[in-house]
Amino acid sequence: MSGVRNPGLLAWLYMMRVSNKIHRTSADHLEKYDLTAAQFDVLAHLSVKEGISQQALSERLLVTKGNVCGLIDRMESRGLVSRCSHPEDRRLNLLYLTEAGKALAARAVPAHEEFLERQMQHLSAQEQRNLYTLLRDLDRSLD
Amino acid sequence: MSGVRNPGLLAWLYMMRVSNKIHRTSADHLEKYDLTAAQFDVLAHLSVKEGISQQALSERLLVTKGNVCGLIDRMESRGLVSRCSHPEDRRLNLLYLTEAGKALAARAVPAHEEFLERQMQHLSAQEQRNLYTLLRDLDRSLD
DNA sequence: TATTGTTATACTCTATAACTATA
DNA sequence: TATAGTTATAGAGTATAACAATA
Repeated sequence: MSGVRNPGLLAWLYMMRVSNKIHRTSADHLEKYDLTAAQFDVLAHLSVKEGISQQALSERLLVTKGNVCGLIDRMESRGLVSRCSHPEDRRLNLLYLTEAGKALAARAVPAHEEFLERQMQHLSAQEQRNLYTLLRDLDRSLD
Repeated sequence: MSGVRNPGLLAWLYMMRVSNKIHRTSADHLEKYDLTAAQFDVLAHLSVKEGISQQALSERLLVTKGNVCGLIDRMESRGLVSRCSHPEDRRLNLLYLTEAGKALAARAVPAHEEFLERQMQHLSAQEQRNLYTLLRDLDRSLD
């Protein structure tokens, strides 16, 4: 009576299905702002905390510094992000949003966060909290 | 006292973190079998149900038929999968595992499923069941 | 006409590894 | 020596759209 035998595997399979589905609809939604999911993540991170290094950003985004370099290249060439040498350690590039980047973030970040919350609102508020708690605990244990 | 205000958004962010982390370790694990995650999914699907069309597989994997075509090209050239024309509707390619494909599936699928279950076993059995139920319900509501 | 699969194109993301500049 | 960033390379996945064969 305790349910299925391999709930972990099933949880993983459904996690893949849900994240794939939301990824696709997210990509459609972000097209309005001419952003990819990875670029949105950069914008969302920098709008919370500017002035971090590329290395620090790569650790937050869980990708390599080489990828961040290319990502920032594309966003810098579009005038959304700027690199500034750290005054005391010139190996570091500190990342800032330009005015255009801030303006885009002000439009795109709240709108896309609302979009994401709408996807999750098929679950009740209590279910969303339970899901959040389970995934947060799982995330912490995966380090 | 009901907890955070935007549990849906937080649940989504942690779902991304967890699935990214497990994806990366999965990719490492699948290297033993010289498989990518997408190729593993094909193998796992066909080892449960052979003889489906490329179109049907693309719907199960949630990708376009063009992608399935390239994916099957690579797996066919490695001798893992074969295409057979449907006898009554020659537009359809029915997909089958070759003997080599079956042998690889017999090794890789159980091993990788165990690997995935180990990742989830940081949660208790009851938590895994809760997580599975929440994600299954969310998946169904996203159609 | 509609459907299945193929092909061509293009872009993003990803990893790896060698390289430069700086500390 | 060690660290941050850059560059080059390679590969996978994705989408789109035009095309051929078949129904």
